[in-house]
Amino acid sequence: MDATRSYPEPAAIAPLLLAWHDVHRRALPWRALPGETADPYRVWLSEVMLQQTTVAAVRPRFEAWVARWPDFDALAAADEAEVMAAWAGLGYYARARNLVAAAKVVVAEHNGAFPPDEATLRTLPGLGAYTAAAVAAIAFGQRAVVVDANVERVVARLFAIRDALPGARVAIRAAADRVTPNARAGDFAQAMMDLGSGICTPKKPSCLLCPLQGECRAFREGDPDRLPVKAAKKAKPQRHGTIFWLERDGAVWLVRRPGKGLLGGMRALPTGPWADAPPGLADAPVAAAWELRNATVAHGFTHFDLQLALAVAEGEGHHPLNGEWWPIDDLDRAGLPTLFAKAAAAVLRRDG
DNA sequence: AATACGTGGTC
DNA sequence: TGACCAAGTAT
Repeated sequence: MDATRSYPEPAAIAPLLLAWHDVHRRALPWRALPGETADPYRVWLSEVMLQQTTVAAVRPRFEAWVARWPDFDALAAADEAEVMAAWAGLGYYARARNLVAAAKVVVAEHNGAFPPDEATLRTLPGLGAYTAAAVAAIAFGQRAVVVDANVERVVARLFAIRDALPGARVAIRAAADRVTPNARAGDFAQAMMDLGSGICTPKKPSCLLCPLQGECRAFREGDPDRLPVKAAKKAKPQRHGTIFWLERDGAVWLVRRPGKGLLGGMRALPTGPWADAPPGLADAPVAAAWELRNATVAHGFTHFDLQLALAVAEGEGHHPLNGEWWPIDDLDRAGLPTLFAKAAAAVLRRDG
């Protein structure tokens, strides 16, 4: 250790990281080859898909999506119900709604191409601080301070920022700004994220393989795995509901959820509002000879856990006001969110 | 600022 | 095996 200088030395970070990136960069479907220009549409789509979602989950969905809607024009003209069905299982469904909305703005107001500056990108629906910066850097080579959870972790360790998140975000962002280079902005952003996901991991970071080890203050202080400090989590409440499975001639009645809120805009099985206690057959969508199954389905959301009862009835003579009869053999194509797919699978297994 | 918003992978 | 966590955004 050299006591005559500060750790880390901000100007030293980018050269070390970019040299590492040139050797260890991951090949991913949305990334340009070295020296080639990334397609802004693909960069944007991948960034949105990757919000709070793992690379492993995104990879096959990304390929299918670009095969179906390869550019802004195609997505702006897409059938919204098909788009929502294509997103089923990825979660945070506002992302899919905002993708279409943003594509329409791009076509209508930006001549069918992304504006190349961070500030204008930030005005598009679904592009927040992170995504606008990431697209500006990766697709357009603009210097932008790209801060996601990986960068937060890397920077918190590099500078030994010990304040807890989310309060530490101001200091982390300022530190990230100080290490961000003017050149190769996109490579730098992706290198930080690759480092965070592969080396500077939340648990058991591989400091011996890290190109920034010699600059890392938390490594010097011996506890990189303790950073960043996070606020304690709140307990999740337990809620209850009933799924209503109305069947007729090999088809099941599906509805579409309201455009906003939980699972907004998605096809679904009918259900009443979630309650603090099992609601039983209250809130049934139609009067029918409902039978409550013994089995229940458990599903965890980000902010509450849900326990679902299953009610089944024959749909002869019933014509619910909204929705559609969907062939049970073809249920995989309905684009049901995971919660409803689990419930459907339980009903079809004849659990209980 | 705090909360709503999903899901699947990992250990 | 139940936490923990992930390339966040909107309000």
